[in-house]
Amino acid sequence: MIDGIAQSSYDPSAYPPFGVTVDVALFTIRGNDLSVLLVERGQEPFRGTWALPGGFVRVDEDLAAAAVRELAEETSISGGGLHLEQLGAYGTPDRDVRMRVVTVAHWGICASLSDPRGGGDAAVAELKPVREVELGTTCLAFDHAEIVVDALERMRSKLEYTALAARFCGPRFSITALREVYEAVWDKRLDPGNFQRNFRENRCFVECSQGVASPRSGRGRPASLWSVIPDEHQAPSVALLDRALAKR
Amino acid sequence: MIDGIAQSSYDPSAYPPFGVTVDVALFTIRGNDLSVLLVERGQEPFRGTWALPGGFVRVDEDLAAAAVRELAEETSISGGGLHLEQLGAYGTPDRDVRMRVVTVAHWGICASLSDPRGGGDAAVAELKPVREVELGTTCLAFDHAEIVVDALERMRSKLEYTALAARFCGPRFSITALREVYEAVWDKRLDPGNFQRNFRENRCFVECSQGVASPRSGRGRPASLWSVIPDEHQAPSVALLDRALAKR
DNA sequence: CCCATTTGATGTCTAATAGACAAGAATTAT
DNA sequence: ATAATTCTTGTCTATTAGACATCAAATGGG
Repeated sequence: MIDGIAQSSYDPSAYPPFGVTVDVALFTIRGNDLSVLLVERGQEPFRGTWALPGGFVRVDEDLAAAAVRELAEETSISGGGLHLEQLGAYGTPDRDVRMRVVTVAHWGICASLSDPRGGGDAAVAELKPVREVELGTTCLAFDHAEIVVDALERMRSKLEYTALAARFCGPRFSITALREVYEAVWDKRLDPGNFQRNFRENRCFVECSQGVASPRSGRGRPASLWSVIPDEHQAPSVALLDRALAKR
Repeated sequence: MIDGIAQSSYDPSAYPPFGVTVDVALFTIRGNDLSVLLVERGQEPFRGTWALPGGFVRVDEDLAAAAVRELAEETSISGGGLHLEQLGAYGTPDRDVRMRVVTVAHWGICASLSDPRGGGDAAVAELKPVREVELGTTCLAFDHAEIVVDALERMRSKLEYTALAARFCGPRFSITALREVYEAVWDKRLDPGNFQRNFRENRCFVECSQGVASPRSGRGRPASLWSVIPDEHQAPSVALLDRALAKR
């Protein structure tokens, strides 16, 4: 509905002056920690503070495209196995002192990336354990801490009933590797046997004809490798997470 | 992240000119039909077409507040018992021919309202069965049909694990009335006995000390009345929906 | 080589649960 | 009264989640 103001012959100055930005909470797993990609702000306000990568949407640019572009510009991360979706809009009137800004937040998953490098307005890009953000150990600019918390909740609920967790792994992964993803995201241990049973009931995965993954510790039986059936990442899948765990 | 453009000493004209609006997909149940509140547009573009109630966000106004205000202005529906939450931003560059507009869509639930009356820029306000929107029988302006479908999906997933469905009923309701809500929203029949058992396992509801609801058909045993424990609408609740049904 | 160690894979058991169904309770219409 | 209707309670069974045990396949050390 575009009424009330538009009737004044489309005078742009009659519209409230809004800035529209995108921000991205990109999650990955480093070591055993679920981590989020942050950049250090190079400008006021919040100069030198950690923040989510993001920036202004261009006039002819789709929101999702802007998110992908800003991610590439500020952190040199691009396409590939990257999964991105929208979280929602954050537009409290005073969230930016300079002008009224509504940001469209996104959340995403990517396979463990080697240390990301900065770019553009963000000199430094770094992975921080989400725990630090949740606990307030690492403070973020604007309302970005709130966005990270919301993104985390949205991601968890989506991982419960899709095969998206595999995006944290590479294209080929062992069942144990996928289990470790769930263990990192929920910070809980899962029974390897039950996880294996549930995994095999899924129709989202196919076993690779060849190749094995050697266990990290050196010793131990090698694991078979699996991959996700193309475009089935978001398909409904059998719950891989213990139901009790999902409820915190 | 607000960089790159902001460095030019905050010249508002350096920012791309964005319009920001809110739209609301408000659901209610009329008869046995899950319905959505629509208004008839009084202005171009899409004059005379059905659309979601909504409009421009004011400069100092919160997004949620704007949604509530537009709902009141255009459909005379206000506060009490109303549940509203954000769905997400819709901002395809060409979604409005006049200028670049990002709309922040909301979805909501309210108890069955008597026929709503129009107001402001919307001369007519009406409840339409969502089925008509899903099937394309009723065409909507802009991308509002897409918004309704997304809102429906979001609402369903939220009703599965909260007590929000009770918002479709008044403050006091029978177990059967609540069951009929689920039956309308999913368009499936539920077993009355099992529903009752699951309902009573919930800690979100309390039985009213007095009063009964007489069954609609006249005959039949009267039902006890219940209400939701204040602010427990969104609390996790035992699944009231058959699990098989939830999966479509 | 032989054996302990480690990890992957498979199998078994039990308690809890979902869903189908039956029966009782409380009311109104005829 | 009796039939019809609806709310409510109870029972039964197949399925499932989760705990746990065991087997399989690899490595490293003596």
